[in-house]
Amino acid sequence: MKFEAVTIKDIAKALGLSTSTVSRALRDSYEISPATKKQVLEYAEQINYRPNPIALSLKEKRSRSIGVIVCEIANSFFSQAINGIESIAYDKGYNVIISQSHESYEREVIDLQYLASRSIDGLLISVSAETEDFSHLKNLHDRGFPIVFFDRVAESIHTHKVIVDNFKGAYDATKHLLDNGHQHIANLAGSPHLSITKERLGGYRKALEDHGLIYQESYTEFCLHGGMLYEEVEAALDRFTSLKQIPDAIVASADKLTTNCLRYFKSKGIKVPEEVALMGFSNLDLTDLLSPSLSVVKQPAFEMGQLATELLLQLIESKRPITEFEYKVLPLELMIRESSLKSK
Amino acid sequence: MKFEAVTIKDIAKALGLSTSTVSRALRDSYEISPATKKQVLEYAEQINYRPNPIALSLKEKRSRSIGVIVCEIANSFFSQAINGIESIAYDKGYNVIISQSHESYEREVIDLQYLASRSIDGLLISVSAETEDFSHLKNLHDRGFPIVFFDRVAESIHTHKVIVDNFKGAYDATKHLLDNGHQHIANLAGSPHLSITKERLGGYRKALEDHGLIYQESYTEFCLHGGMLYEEVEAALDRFTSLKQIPDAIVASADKLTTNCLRYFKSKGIKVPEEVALMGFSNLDLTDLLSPSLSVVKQPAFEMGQLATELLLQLIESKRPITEFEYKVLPLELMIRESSLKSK
DNA sequence: TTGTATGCGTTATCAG
DNA sequence: CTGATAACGCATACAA
Repeated sequence: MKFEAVTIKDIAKALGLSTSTVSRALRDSYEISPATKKQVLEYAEQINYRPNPIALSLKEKRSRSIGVIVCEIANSFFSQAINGIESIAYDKGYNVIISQSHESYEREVIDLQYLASRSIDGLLISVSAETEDFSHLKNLHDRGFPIVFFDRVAESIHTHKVIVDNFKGAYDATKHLLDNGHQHIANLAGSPHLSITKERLGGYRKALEDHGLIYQESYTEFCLHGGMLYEEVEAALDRFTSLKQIPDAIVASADKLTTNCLRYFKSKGIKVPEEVALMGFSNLDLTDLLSPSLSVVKQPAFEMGQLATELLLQLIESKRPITEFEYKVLPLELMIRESSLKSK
Repeated sequence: MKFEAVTIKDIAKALGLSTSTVSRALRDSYEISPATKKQVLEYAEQINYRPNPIALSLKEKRSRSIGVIVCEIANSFFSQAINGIESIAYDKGYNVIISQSHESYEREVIDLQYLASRSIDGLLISVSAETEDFSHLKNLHDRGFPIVFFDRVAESIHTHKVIVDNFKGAYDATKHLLDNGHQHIANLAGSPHLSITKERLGGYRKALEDHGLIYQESYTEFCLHGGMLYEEVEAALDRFTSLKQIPDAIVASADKLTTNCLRYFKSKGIKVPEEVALMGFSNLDLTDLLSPSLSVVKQPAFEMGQLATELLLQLIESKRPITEFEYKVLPLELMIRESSLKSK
């Protein structure tokens, strides 16, 4: 037995009507007699008729679904963002199709092709850590395809963007460490290609300079995979600990960097925050369990997802071309926990 | 400027050919002259032609996409499972559409309707904690719609199912605690409606009985939301600690139950494992950080996702009806860490 | 108030 | 080798 769906034709045949009459009755058109309407509606209900969304898509040249490309869904920040995306999309009757780039440029391009060949009406994307060349997105955008960036953006593409105030987040985190007397603060950074990495690096650097310290390159280590691989974090921290002046504090500027940093210190028997202070970006709701005294910078992931989706749907459904693109910068939350710093 | 895609018609017009010729040339049909073929292919490449998957879907009566319904994607087990699902789907050229039930029966029914109205070719589902009535799934299945259950299954529906050996997992976890001298082992259980809860409860009970202990109802507490709400875990543990004989060990039978259990003990200042031993089901790759001495039961989430997807695609693509349904039971891994138990 | 014809993009079936 | 036509399910302009 094969799954066969009921169509308007089936209803028309059964009731001795034309398909157009049935179609109109189902859409509650004013030009159909109440009697016919009732008859059609009841029969449709009875045989559990559902309109075929694919046929509708073909006709209306829209699929009522949006694509999402993120690096990983098994990442608390992105899964929270996706929750936000879904909440809005669901309300407005849109489907969400999620693709993962796994931080690979090549995979991102493939995902994009896959999605963009007209089965989606618009795209939400947070680019992969590897992506330096944005022409795949630029092409699409130039042809009028609605794209909204969130979190990791392509500066060169002129469209809606939603980010958090990465500069301020890193600035505040660094300042917090400085205010507590740390003088040798290292920056464990993500992929150097990413907008967020540059912004966070900027905030870190500015905080140092505002405090009268000079920025040293050897105190910043980049992780090309954003900390996804423990090995890259390990290598970076090994380099920090081999410096003449070992850092007494670290700013870890991404979720995985923070947790892998903790893992490193645990494996080396280095106590946080007694021996080294740590402030990390993290959206895990477990940070208090991980290390009760760990302070973190928390991103409004859910809200970012919601906002980005609202902007995208606006783009999709707007009749007139949009001339002004939003560049929303959301504030992020510094969650300071007591005793997160070694006592001086 | 509105996004307008190129179609076969555009190619045909530009080249002075018929659409059928173009279509055949693109599909590399043997009945097209090499010259025409070359011309079409080159032009298609040049204007970046992509076939419209929606038109194909309408024609072929299949969307090449599968639906997935899980409670939450912001849950390590499910996000790992989805990774497994995607890896297979991607290989076979299928799209994955994910919906979340948020553990709500009502939402599950809505999601299902939304997905099933012929925009997906098959469904992978892990039912919500609230779901007791499976008629929404049964109806669909009876009409020949391909469904595969994973993790949380509906026993009453005869189709492929992929689960882990929950009975053995709970048995082994309980036995481990017993072998280490614990006599008063409580069971922090998930929703009583779920298959996994019943299976795990069975394993827990059997281990006690094999060890000559009797199962006591007061030592098992159910959490209707599977531990998603801290309050329910708190209430359950409050009840345990108010018993005459306070448990000296706990088996937590789900991810969120385990972490919320740890959170409870931390807030109460109760030391794990010194004051109370804990063994939990958990797929977090951070459990070693959460509590270095915490032993956990780890589920092969990725593999479950893969296997379930393979079975589903087989179901979708099989020409003949399948008479024998697989009921795969995967082994799970007990990750014992030293000093995870209080010394006797 | 209802029916007929057309088109959305594609492929399969028939003709030439 | 290539072209015209029908069909997938639906909505709608046009007829009646």
